[in-house]
Amino acid sequence: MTDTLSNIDKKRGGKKAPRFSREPPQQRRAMMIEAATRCLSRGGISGFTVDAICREAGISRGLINHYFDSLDGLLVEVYRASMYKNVASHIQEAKRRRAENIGWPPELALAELIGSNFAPRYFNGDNLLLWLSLWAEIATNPLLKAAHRELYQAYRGELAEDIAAVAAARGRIVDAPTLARNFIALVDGLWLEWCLDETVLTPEAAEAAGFEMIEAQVGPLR
Amino acid sequence: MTDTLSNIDKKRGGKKAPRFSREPPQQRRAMMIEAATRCLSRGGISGFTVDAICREAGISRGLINHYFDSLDGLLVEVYRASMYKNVASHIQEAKRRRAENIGWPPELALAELIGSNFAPRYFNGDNLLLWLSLWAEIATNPLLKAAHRELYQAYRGELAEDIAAVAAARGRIVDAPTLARNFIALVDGLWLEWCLDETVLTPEAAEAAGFEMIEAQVGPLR
DNA sequence: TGTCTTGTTATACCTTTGTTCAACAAGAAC
DNA sequence: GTTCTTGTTGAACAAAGGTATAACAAGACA
Repeated sequence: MTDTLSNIDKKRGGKKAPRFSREPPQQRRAMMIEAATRCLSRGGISGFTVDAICREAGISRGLINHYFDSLDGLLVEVYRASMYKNVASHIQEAKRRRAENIGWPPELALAELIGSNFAPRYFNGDNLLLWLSLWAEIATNPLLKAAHRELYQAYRGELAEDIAAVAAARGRIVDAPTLARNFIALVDGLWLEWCLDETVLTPEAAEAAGFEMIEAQVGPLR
Repeated sequence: MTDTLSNIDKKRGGKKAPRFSREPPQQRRAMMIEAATRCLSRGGISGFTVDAICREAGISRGLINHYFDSLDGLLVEVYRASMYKNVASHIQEAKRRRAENIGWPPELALAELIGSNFAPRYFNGDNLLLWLSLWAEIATNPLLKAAHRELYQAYRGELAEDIAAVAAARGRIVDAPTLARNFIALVDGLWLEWCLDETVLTPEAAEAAGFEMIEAQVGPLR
């Protein structure tokens, strides 16, 4: 295909088009991480190969080892980016909302935080293979395990704070950290079941189940 | 190592030990499936190679393609065996218990079925890589997806029946199928969280969360 | 003991994998 | 236009992958 293109270019008589473009390192790295992420969610760890990724990114094979220690190093970056996209940004958003909305009813903040887990942005089936692969990597790689622990802990803490705020405002005694942890487990479990068999539930049913678990302890939120 | 052994045998002066033993096909297949399962749970799909499996099983490389269509065919058999071990046998046991214990308090049957999910036999961290790999295979292979759907549906049905029996005996209105589905999701989610970060909960805490979810709707079971 | 069947081995084969590196050229600087 | 820097290419390489198959030998049978 490359040959065809360059032949056409030569026959055009004009200056031949550049065979490649130089990109700022940061931008090139981001491009490659995105392409690698697509490969991982498409074919799992078996689809995460130098050939596939370079083809997806439209670059030559040598670039992966130029920008990353190794293919495994790229996988770690894919983990970081995915984790940020799905968890860290979640936390930041919750923090921002709470800081901005001081004085607002805590029920609103909590309901929004709960509901956001079932928004199509998070609760979708496109990334099953991606996360199965990343979890396997977490189980194997101690560095990733530590990062995972830290991020999930932060998210659990955020959720627990919002739960505790509602419970306090309503004079209820609630084990907020435990409830937050169980809620997250339920969300992950529902998402997993949905991905493996989409006939067993709908995102709406999942959201209902999630609210039900919290509301059973702190009372109605909607 | 093989050389050393056979040399020793020769020097012993007696008849040399057989270089291999012939096994009945059914038994040999079972041995290979077990070895392959160990490889998968140890190293994930990357550890599922002809070399590793044959080394684990103590056989030569040619035998996999002799007994299975391909390495992927062996993976399907690993799936079947694991699924049977973790789900199908679960269902059979529940069925048997219910058939044998006609007239027994349904609370006992339900409590036992719930608790069995958190028994070390099921709720243990050794099989994370195994199940992550199998789930990835389910997502990819339509035949496995259908098998998965069927087996999980049977298990959900079993659980829902036991829940409905308790609810009926107590005059409570409960959406048993939905509750069963949410419970299974919670169990899977808790197990996954525990595997990825064992500091976040204990099997006892998981069991408590599981009972809590059911008991919130049908009343105390213990 | 000798023969036969067939489960098992071991090798050869080709493909795909990740990595390296010398040569190349895009694009900024002058 | 010319020079220089360096991002990028693409071929070469060894290692590891799955599969096919001819040779072997274990164990049953006579």
